[in-house]
Amino acid sequence: MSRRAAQRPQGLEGYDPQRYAKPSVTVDLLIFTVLAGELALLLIRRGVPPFKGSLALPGGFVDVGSTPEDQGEDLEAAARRELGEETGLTSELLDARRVHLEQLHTFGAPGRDPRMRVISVAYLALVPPDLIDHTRPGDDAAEARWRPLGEVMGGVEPLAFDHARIVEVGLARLRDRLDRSDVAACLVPPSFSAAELRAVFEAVQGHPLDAPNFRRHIRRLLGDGVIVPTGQTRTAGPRGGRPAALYRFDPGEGR
Amino acid sequence: MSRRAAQRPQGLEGYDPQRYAKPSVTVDLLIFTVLAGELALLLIRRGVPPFKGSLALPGGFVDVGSTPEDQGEDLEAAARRELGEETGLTSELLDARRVHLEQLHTFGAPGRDPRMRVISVAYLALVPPDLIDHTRPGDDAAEARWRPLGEVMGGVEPLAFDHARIVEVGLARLRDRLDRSDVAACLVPPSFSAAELRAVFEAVQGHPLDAPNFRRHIRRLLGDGVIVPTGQTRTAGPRGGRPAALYRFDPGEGR
DNA sequence: AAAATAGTGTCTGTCAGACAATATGTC
DNA sequence: GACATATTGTCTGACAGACACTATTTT
Repeated sequence: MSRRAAQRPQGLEGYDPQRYAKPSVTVDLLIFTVLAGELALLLIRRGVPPFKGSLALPGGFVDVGSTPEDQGEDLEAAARRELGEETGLTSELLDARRVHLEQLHTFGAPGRDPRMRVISVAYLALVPPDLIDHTRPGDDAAEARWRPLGEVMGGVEPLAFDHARIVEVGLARLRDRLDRSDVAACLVPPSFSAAELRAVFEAVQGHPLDAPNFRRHIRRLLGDGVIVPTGQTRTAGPRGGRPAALYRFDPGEGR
Repeated sequence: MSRRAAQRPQGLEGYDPQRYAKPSVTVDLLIFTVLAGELALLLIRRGVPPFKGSLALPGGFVDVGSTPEDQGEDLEAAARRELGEETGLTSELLDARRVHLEQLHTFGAPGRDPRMRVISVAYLALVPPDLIDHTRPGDDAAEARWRPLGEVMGGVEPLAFDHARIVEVGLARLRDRLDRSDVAACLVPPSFSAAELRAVFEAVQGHPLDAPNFRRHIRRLLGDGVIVPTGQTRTAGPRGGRPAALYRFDPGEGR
């Protein structure tokens, strides 16, 4: 019980911080999309130890600068930068309200990286399927690929570090968000039918939803002005069926 | 756009982490209780610059060890340690399910501490009022005192660093938690009346609640076994009134 | 009896799950 | 017409806000 830290008299006060060891701080990204009606996660394959050859979340160090004047980049900026690198999305697209990015949780257990103490701030990102550039699956050397969540959680290929836990936390957060905010807009193409939006909900929640009841949800979104009809329709089934009305999320007043 | 970090090829791979600057990492604590029917926050007064003399959240450095074998303490362990130091609570009391502790958010904007890059992992803690040792308001030199939230948010005495923002985020989280989990148990004494529990909800939510409707909530908690009647009653008003039945949160099966 | 506090019951509106029924298209 | 899909409507139960009313105690 005689930890170094416990002997200091007071938090940040009266001490030269340079005298104390510092951890490495990284940003890990949990990038979700919906592909073929299934929730999918962007994972890389590690090329170096530890966990060489294992699947892992994309991530990288946070630029913390080197002087009190240049303290580097914000955590969210680091996450956004990594997101751009891994998905190949330009910063304009990332700013265009089509991509959701929020801080998820910070993971910092000792020993989670055997090389050194690493504290990882995990971010949850949602990318609409139409923005995925299938011709450029990875930005750099590492093989970055979309993998169905079922496959990832199946445990066939265990994830590196504590990344399996991060996925769990992220999925729980995503499920919580879906009902309580407009993040679904970041998982559908700009124009979508009720059935397509329902498919997104089903993919995230992992179980089928009653179509008529979900339409009620659509009607409420319409009434609240969250989504608006485009006026167009589209036939879904290969062998016919009534065409579905199309909607889009209201871009809002500001822009 | 030529950040150091952006030039590295890949996240954690293929690099000697020692070559890169590291931030200081601290844990900041948002410790709430309910005092005299009002939500209160434990704050210290800073004794050294920057923000000398200002009110601030208690916090401290995370022990990150010094070798790959000794990587120091977990983030939550650091938070729990600080919590014990600031409140004077023993670790047994902290483990006794009477104190709630959860990670809130990580704040790491460059410049939030003018001296150096500091990344703070904020934790939300809830301490039941009966556990507060009024005879020992502070553990060490710094003046640690409970302050009504209204006073803190009033802006009369601005908080140090970005701590005002942390308080905002924490209050929002607390309000969200109150309805969706049993954290209220950590804001009432072991035995309480319906009116006392209601007062806690009112203090957190910041507006009065309808007493009869809140009783319905109590009945549901009873039905779900979340709380149980103690069998005792207590008279509240100084000039009479019907005595109130007392309840306690069910300690649960496990223990 | 009066005052104060605790507790019950009712009415109303919102929302979700289950599911019957109707509408509109393709083959 | 058969089939597939979209859409509407209905019934029911859970829950919240407003509020009238009853119950039990002290003074």
